[in-house]
Amino acid sequence: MQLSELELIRREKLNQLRELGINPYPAALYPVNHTSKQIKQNFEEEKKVTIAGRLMSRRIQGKASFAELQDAQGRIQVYFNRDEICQGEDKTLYNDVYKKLLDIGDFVGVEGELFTTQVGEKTVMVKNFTLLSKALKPLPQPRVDAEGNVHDAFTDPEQRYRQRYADLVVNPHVKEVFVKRTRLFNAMRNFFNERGYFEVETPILQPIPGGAAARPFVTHHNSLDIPLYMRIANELYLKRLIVGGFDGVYEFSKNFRNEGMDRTHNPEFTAMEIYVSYKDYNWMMEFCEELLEYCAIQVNGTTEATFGEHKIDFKAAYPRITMADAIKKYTSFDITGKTEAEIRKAAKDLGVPVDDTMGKGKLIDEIFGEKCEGNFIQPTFITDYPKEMSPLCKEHRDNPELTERFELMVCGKEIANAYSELNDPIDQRERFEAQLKLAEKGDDEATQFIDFDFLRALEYGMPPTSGMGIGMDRLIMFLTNNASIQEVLFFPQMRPEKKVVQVELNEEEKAVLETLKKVEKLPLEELKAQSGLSNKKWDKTIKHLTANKLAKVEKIEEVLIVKLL
RNA sequence: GACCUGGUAGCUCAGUUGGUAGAGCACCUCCCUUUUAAGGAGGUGGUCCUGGGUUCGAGCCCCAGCCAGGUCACCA
Repeated sequence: MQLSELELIRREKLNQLRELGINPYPAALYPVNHTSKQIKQNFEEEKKVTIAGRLMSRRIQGKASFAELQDAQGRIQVYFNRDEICQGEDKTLYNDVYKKLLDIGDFVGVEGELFTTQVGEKTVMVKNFTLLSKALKPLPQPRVDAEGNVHDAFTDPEQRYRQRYADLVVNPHVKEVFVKRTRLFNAMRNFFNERGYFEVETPILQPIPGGAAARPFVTHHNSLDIPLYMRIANELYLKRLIVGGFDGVYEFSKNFRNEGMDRTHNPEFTAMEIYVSYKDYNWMMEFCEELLEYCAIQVNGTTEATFGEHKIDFKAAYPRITMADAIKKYTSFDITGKTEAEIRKAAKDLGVPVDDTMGKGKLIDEIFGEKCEGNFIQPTFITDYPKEMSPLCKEHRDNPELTERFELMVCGKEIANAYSELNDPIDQRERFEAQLKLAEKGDDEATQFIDFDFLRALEYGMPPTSGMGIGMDRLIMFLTNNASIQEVLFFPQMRPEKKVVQVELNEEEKAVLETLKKVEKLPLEELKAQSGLSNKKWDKTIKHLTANKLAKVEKIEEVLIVKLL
């Protein structure tokens, strides 16, 4: 491993600490009794505290020094004074251990007393300190000036995502995003539990990947000798539990889809799905807006949120508009009662790209996606989707061409999708078969498996049920004003880092070295000529050899000589 | 998948027809006992993403590749 100068210095400090009898990685519990936040909130002069954290900045002024300690709650200033720490003659603990052998990033425990400095900063006067863990790699060190400008911010997304641990240490606003993320999950869980709904777990490895149209990841189970798929949705399993007699079940589901990655798609993402018996999609709309209003308040303290240029408000109730009305509003075209040919012509006239394989439902969806979707900034329910796009959804009670389905749009993106669930087993079987036919024809969006076990479950009878799925990553993006899903995942998927290339000699370098070995030293021009290499190649070769201390170039009386080392 | 932009010190970034690689911070050595982007003096530190090519000479120009970000396409 190639170490930088800074890393070598820190390793040397490690040795010096051990020579002084200080274990840089002690095992013992450290009796922390305050956090930085508690100190600031309940500040009392001369109160004794024991705290621990990372050393994040230092201002050394001879025999005294101010530093900042960062713990999970924030930062607190600590004051190291030589004669406070070293009461006797031996000043090693301050002069050497603190000033020379500690570094930014080290974990330190501090026992001290609170006081306020002349400039009014709440500070811990260090009486004793303990090195708890030495950091061997230097952290980036962003700093904030008096005007609040951040200098040397650690901003490169690649480095931040690959080394999220460093990102979290030095970028407090990043940590805040994840605190809010967990608050959102807790809020939602709380909302459901208070209403008596039951959190469950269902299989992630599935013999049939169902509940959505998406390409799955495949793996293989050795003992069973069968392929298993990582789940793309948990819908079919949750409905089996409704069949089994639960009133309401929900699950936060890690789903996996083997598709493209961009700033709104990660191969694994988190959805929440909930199913409640004896309800319909109208009930679910009210439930959804109450839920989101509650969650927004729990996360941000307000129903309002900023997303890019948009101000959005999650306060219930949200407008509802049917898909047909939405299309009429934004295109002046009324799809009601129109034939497939008429709709295709309308789409072409509107400049929406279509082809002949598209059915009526798909055409409507294309028009909506192209012309309407982006217009819904404030939370809005779009209802009553065409039947052929929704194979798991119950037919609309008033119109057999539609389904009882809604999606919630925010800032032009879908964040929730809900149905009055299809519970007619014969209808469900026919819809699966229709999907299978589409798949056989080559429609890669159609589901290519029939889950017969799910149909068997429906045949035992499923009560009328409404279900809803929420994209948790999307939702937290809106609540924290992040345009990229990577900013709301601790560890977004990245291409593997390139392996560090081993220092090895290539053929040219070996040849030059062989030539040199015979004669020990040779004028550079002569060696270059013998090598027969191009200028650039020669340059690279000789530099590589000298850099690895295999050869040396010396200038003797205006002539460059290459010597073997 | 296509196109655009970027990759230089631990971090943030400069880098002029193509002519000895720079700054601030960090780091190291010294001075400094209530500072706060502490200050002062001196110093160290580089695979200029990788591999080819053009050239007397490439961080810079050309080709190929890798990685990232963005736009679009595809996809929930």
